[in-house]
Amino acid sequence: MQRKFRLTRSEDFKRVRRSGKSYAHPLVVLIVQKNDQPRLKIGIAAGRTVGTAVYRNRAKRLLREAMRTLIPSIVSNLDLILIARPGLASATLEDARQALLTLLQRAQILTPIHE
RNA sequence: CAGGUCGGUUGGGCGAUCGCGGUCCUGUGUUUACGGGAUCGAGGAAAGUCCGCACUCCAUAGAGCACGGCGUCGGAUAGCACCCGGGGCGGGGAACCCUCCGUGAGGAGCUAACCUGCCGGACAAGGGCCACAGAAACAAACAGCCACCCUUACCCCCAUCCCCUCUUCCACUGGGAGAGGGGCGCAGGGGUGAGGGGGUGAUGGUGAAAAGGUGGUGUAAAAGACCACCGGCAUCUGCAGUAAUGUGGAUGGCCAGGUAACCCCCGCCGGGAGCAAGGCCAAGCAGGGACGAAGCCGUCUGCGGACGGCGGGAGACUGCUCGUCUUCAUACGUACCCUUUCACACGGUGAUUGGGUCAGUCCCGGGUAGGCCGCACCGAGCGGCGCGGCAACGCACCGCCCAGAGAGAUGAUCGCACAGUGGCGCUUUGGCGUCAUGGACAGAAUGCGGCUUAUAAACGGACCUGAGGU
RNA sequence: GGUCCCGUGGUGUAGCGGCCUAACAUGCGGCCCUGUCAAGGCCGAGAUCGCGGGUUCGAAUCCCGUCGGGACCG
Repeated sequence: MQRKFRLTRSEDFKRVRRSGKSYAHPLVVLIVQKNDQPRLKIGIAAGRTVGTAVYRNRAKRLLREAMRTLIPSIVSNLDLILIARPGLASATLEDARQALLTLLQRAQILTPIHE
């Protein structure tokens, strides 16, 4: 997942987390917020409850890799935040992809072709 | 060969596909953006933050106080408390041998290499504390022992005196002398006890610790009071060593507890904060400053106003004028802000004095967020090799430029070999085959040095002990 | 990046280097009380003082290291 899809500004994180709509899964939490600009921005977070730095990094890598293949099938003009949960560090890539897929379907932000 | 100890290196390999980040070159494109190529892309601990620096800002005449840290010697270093090499005192440390215990299996001790803790001052700066036990916890007292002196009590001996008996003499109711026995018992002598003065210094025991230990001399009783040996200390001194120190010699007196990881004293070191340090920047805001006006006419009108012209204010363009352009305009009040004085129903109200503000333009201008730099590095740099040194480390030569940062890039899948683990089969018990499983601890964020902690496995060394062979 | 605090029965806390073989409350178990429960009374169990070293005659306490948890500042 390239940097241009990344949500970076601290201000944006606060805005999305405050007023976005969240969907939970045992492995990951998704927060969705509409954006004015016609592009997709995704932020990824892993708190201290996930584990040490090694496990936090692994969780974020899994989320990025799983999200990379899903980006073309997501509606634009959205800001997303993915928050890792403790079980994610020991999960496989396929687990993460399935978790994201169910969350995106529940949030109904997949493009109609992929529905 | 067996056992033990120590430190070193690596810390998963190769290939394919998909994917991520930095730098450089480059293509399309007005920028954003979309590509292509090359190259680089976590660690020995990146961790903990226990120390020491670099660097930056702030503060700063000099010195001191307070506070904190350190404290054997020498070395290394930019610097360091934990680095290197030594010294002293302790603790640990396998097997064999040896010693002890045990009927025995065995256990304990001794011990090599080695590991490890501590290191100024408690013999004079001072204070505090040392539970329980004990007479007493540091300075004397109490109990105890004792020649001597004083007082006193008792016992023994006993002069003299008194009584009785016997012998003998005389001048004979008596007297003298002598012997024996008994009684009171002074002075005196001896002994015992008590009290006081004085001497003595650690015993029986207590305790972690009680004023060196053993043996003797000595004494009223004792004690290093004296002697011999041993142990420690101080002073002087020989030798070895840079030194700490070691090892001898002489002399001296036993000066008299522990605790400074209690306060403290001595010596040395330390100004404070930290890359979110700190520097720069576009725009905007808070704030500050300068200049600062004036309306008139026409058209439309839903009568609020809108538009146009002339004139006016501020600014820009310019060296100046002209000119052009941008922009603003009437709200001046019983308004608002500050202020002086006075009154009252006094956190306020009213009156009053003086000053300022009002449209707009221009200039100065923060802090935070944002962007750029710091910051990806020619450096206490990395890798070789050589020399010096026991080593830490230093020097010389050659080669290299080697991650970066931002909400934070190293991942995923597959295959092949390599160890490891487990199952099954074969087997000469060493291994072979096959199938599964499966790769430690852990992720840079300004950089560096040391320390500490976590760590599967592999490789290769050094030293010591024992046994056997040559 | 920096600073600080806390680890003691199941839980929450006390605890001058020696009365610590560790106290209090609550919880737990047993008995009494009551027709029964609660409350109350009596008795009892329950602690390697996070871990490892050291100083000291003696450590929960002092020092060092380490592990875990937490708070704060920019």
